[in-house]
Amino acid sequence: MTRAVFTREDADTRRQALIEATAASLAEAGIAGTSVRAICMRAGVSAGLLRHYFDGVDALIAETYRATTATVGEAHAAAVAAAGADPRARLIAYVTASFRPPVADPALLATWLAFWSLVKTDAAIAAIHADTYRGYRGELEGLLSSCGLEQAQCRSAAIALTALVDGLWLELTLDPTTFTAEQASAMAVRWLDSLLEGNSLD
Amino acid sequence: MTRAVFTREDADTRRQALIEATAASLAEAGIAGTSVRAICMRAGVSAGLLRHYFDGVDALIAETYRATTATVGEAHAAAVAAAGADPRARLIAYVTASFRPPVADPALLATWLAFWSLVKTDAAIAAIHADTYRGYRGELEGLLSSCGLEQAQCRSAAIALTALVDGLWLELTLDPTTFTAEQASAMAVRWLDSLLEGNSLD
DNA sequence: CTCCTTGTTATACACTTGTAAAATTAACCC
DNA sequence: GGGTTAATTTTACAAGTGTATAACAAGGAG
Repeated sequence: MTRAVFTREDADTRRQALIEATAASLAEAGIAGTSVRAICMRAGVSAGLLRHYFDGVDALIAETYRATTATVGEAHAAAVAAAGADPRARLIAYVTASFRPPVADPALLATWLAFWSLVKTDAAIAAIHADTYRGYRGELEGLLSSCGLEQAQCRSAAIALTALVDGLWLELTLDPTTFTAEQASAMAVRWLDSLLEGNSLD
Repeated sequence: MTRAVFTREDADTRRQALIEATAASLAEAGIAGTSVRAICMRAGVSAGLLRHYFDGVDALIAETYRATTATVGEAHAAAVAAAGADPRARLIAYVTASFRPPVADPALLATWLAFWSLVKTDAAIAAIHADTYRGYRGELEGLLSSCGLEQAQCRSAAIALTALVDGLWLELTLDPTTFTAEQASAMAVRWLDSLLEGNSLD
């Protein structure tokens, strides 16, 4: 009975490997198929190591949620930054990025659904969710405000736009046969234009 | 060791009791907490009975999905029917019903999320989902057409409206502190009005 | 080269999982 | 009443669950 050989890794490396394995497992097998052993096997690590880096499997899942939302936020931010200075172009870039990889990814959908399903039962997940969506809406409010939308309407518009994009993203990634990413972008942009109509930049 | 007393029930009664118990369990404990024993205890029945009426726990969950989507469809249909003959009122009734019980119910959210998370891995669930959403969009297309919207735009508008309503419903039931049901209705109605603008009934 | 720290594995444990098969008994027919 | 049927419960089982703990060994310090 020979023991498995192993290498000692940096703490951050191991933590990130476990987080990535958790996301991959949630994406591929759902929350039901994501166990301590499944995660650790995917990370190439024995099951016992999980508790050495996290308080438990629930804590690891919460941490994975935090990391995933951060990745999505960065993808959006990068798209906006690449769009240049024109406010409308920046807003459109933000929306369009939601329907392209890495955001519109079936793996991300599965991961996201797993998190949503924990919001009511897991207080830590609920807190992360509230924070994350507050951040998303805040960013959109800023973009809308830059487009000349009245300040009083920005909050409500950000909520509605978030909802529209979320709904399109959801159906697009759940069942890509109904409509395409391009159609989704076009619908969101049309909504945006009718919203900004009559609210010029000065 | 005395056996539990029991009464023989009609097959439909037992099936519906198990379906309702499944929905309740999904709502309260999530997919992870919904086991054969949890479902059957909730239905007041021993665990072995599940297999007597369903092919297994997965089949029962699929059946619960079918029943749940039917309930939501009926709630929408009832709201539309109660709205009278005016096309715009009917459309608004459809949308508003999405943000009120029994549609905007945290229990329903949990059930729905559990089903969505099975769409990619379970072919039966995927088929039910595709059918259901085709039906929802078809109904909306009819309502939009009655409002005088050009036929060519109806399909795209139905997709976008479904997405907006889904997104608002999702966030409203996930975290009711961000905005109210009335605000959600108002946002959807505003979108509708700007869409129908210039498309009178002639 | 040896010691020591600690990252890592292996094992054990009590519990839950879904399902199969047998044992029971309620309800209906005669 | 007795007999029959099948709905229901009970038990059993192999596999999987999360986690605690002990055993090990990798890699640096001296």
